[in-house]
Amino acid sequence: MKQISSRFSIAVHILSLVATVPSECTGDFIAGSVNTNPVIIRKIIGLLKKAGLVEVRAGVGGTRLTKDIDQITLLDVYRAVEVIENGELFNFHNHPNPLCTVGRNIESVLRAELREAQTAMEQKLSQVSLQHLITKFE
Amino acid sequence: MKQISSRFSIAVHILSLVATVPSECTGDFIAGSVNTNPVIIRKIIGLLKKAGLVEVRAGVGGTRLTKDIDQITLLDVYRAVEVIENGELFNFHNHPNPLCTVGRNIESVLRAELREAQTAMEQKLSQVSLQHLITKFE
DNA sequence: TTCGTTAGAACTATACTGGTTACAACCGGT
DNA sequence: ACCGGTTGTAACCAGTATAGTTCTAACGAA
Repeated sequence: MKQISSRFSIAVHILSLVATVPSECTGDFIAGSVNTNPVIIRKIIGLLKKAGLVEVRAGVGGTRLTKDIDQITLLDVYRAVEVIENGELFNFHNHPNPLCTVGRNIESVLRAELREAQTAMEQKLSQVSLQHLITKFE
Repeated sequence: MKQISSRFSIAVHILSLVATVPSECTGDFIAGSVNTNPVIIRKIIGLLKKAGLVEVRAGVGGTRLTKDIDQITLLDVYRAVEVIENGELFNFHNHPNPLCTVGRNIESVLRAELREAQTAMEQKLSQVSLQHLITKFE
């Protein structure tokens, strides 16, 4: 199966850098720490900007957080970067046969359970702030 | 982002059918209820068989559960069908720069948190048995 | 104005998904 | 022993997401 894109871990990396090294935080510098192409970084910063997590000064360079580091959670980052259709982690097969008891019921019954599982995961993410992460660095 | 494959929901559908309509449960019949191609069904049944959840009688047709329906959970099905490399839901960017504090620490710190989030989700899945699902059908 | 930077379009290679066709192997019933 | 329905796979396809590259335009401070 496809894992959740590394965009997420890169985004967290970017925000951690911006939080701990606010000066010198150009796309190229970040790309050097993440060890990837600057364009990848710019794309992800674009998503973070769209989500209102960072401000970017075009031209002169530099990215700033728009919130305190204890106000940004992993869930914020996840939502900013993992743009899933209507936010559903689990996919469903389409149009099961309505003439069959299982086909008629499976979607609504299963979807409710999977929604709970997804929510459990997201709640865990919402409990971890950027601050929490950064203080664990050595 | 890529959602978790509909293989999962199809697998649950298959098992629900096998549990509720044990006779007549050929690949073609199941495909008719799921509304897809029989080969898709056979492939997924192959995964379920590999995981020890079902027995299949080749040639004459028919699939049987190997456990009671209250002994099969959504997590069992998920694990059987969503074959992720070493079971990690979240992907990581490779080789962050070890010369940078963030690059050096991000992976281990973040991975621990994401592992917890994943575990929270899987635990929810493990609390839902096939029996639980089936009794909700109308 | 110039230079480093951000913004983003366009393109590539790779891989997964869901699906199809085709064919071999299986096995109970006649 | 054959037949017919079934399972088990291989091979292939179109569509799409990922991660990455190259290139160009626009921005803005010195």
